[in-house]
Amino acid sequence: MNKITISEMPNHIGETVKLGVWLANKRSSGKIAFLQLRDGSGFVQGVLVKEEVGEELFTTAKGLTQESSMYVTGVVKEDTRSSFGCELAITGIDVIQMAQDYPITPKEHGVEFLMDNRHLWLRSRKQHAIMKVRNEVIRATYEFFNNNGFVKIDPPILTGSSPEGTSELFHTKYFDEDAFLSQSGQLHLEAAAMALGKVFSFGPTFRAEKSKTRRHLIEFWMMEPEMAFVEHEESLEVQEQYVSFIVQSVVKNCKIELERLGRDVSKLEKVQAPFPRITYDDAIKFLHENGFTDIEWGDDFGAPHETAIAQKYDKPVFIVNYPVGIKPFYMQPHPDRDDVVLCADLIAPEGYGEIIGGSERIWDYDLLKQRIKEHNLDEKAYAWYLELRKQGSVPHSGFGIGIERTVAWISGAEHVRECIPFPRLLNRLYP
RNA sequence: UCCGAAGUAGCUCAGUGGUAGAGCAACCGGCUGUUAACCGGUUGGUCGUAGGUUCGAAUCCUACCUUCGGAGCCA
Repeated sequence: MNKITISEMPNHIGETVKLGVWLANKRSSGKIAFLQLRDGSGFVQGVLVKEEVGEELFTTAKGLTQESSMYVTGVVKEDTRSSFGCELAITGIDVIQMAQDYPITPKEHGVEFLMDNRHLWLRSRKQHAIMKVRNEVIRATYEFFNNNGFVKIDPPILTGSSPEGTSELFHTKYFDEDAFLSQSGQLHLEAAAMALGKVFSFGPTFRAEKSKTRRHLIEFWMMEPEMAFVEHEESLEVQEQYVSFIVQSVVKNCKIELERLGRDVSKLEKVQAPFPRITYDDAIKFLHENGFTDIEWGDDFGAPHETAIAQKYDKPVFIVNYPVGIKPFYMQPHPDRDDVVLCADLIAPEGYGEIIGGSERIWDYDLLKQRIKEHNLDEKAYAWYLELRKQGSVPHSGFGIGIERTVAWISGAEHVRECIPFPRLLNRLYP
């Protein structure tokens, strides 16, 4: 007998098969029982009619508790009454373990309770779908960069200095030295780009900020490309092509998941390069024309400002050339004016906020040295970074994309905490 | 850190000074190609913690704890 997964069932119509499953839910009566089964690859309904399967098996089925594990055997039947297209006419059940008092019932629950039970919550249909979307974003990311001549580089997670001095870092000991958990691999990636041309990283990032919003995690995953001989505008083109690629990959490969999430796919289908660009100057002008009096040239945008700008478009929008004063030390000044830098934030539609931050990097030794001084950074810690500008320095650009924010946008999730398997939040390190 | 909201059964909530409630879950029974199934019954409580007011407090007051939403900061 074939041991298969639920996702393989449509290819085995009419066959007798064996599946390892959990019981997601059940409905039963004196005559017929419906078992909602899941195995990780999908969800399917198993059916037992008492007259056909006999008293003993029927009683076993009725006695199963939510999330009990078992091997089931049965005949795969095409059935249009099931949204999956087929069902399993069960002929045998071999219980592995009976679950007891599974806490997450089919009714509604609060966030705190669900987060305390995150290790079980992941089994639910919605969470399962979001994790599949996340996986597709990651898979498509590797495909895109591998197809475009990038080399995957893993920057260190334990570091001795910070790329952006302002943000708070997680502190730890490194034997007798101080060390910090990485909040960006960018500086090391710049070194790698000088060795390998085009590189990208994909890994965890840590921010000890006391942020408490639906867009923030303490530990999150970031993907950071860094490209030698690539100038700002060229970097924007890579960004829009990459984002279009991952969104269309999800649309193509996660149809069942997007439907289960109730996502409006037509909005995702519109996400095709090129994306609109608006300068910081024009964005400020636009905000002033639309009644925002709480922001002036030189201020950074708040969440309401970003949302207002994003609402003008049905695609993600680049806001380019921010004032030098609100951006990190390493960004290349605009060639025609010294008050703005060659950078861009990519704002996702539908109020999901900033998903990418990127820039062209300063490649001139003297200017970078001056900026390090201006920002009161420890010149010793940045000596190796500065030396890159002495040993065959070239124009180069890069960006960073927050995976959970991207997944939240694509899947339509309310909160980034549902877009990572085990979120680390303010006051949450369990489970 | 600041602003706002909330803590009552395993879960989701109602109860604004006078005997602690409902739905779901669990358990028992009934019934149906069911699909957050439905119907009847049973079990289930230190009302976040500490103190105060009162004949009497889940309810009013004070402090603290925890959580949620938002702001700032960022991806």
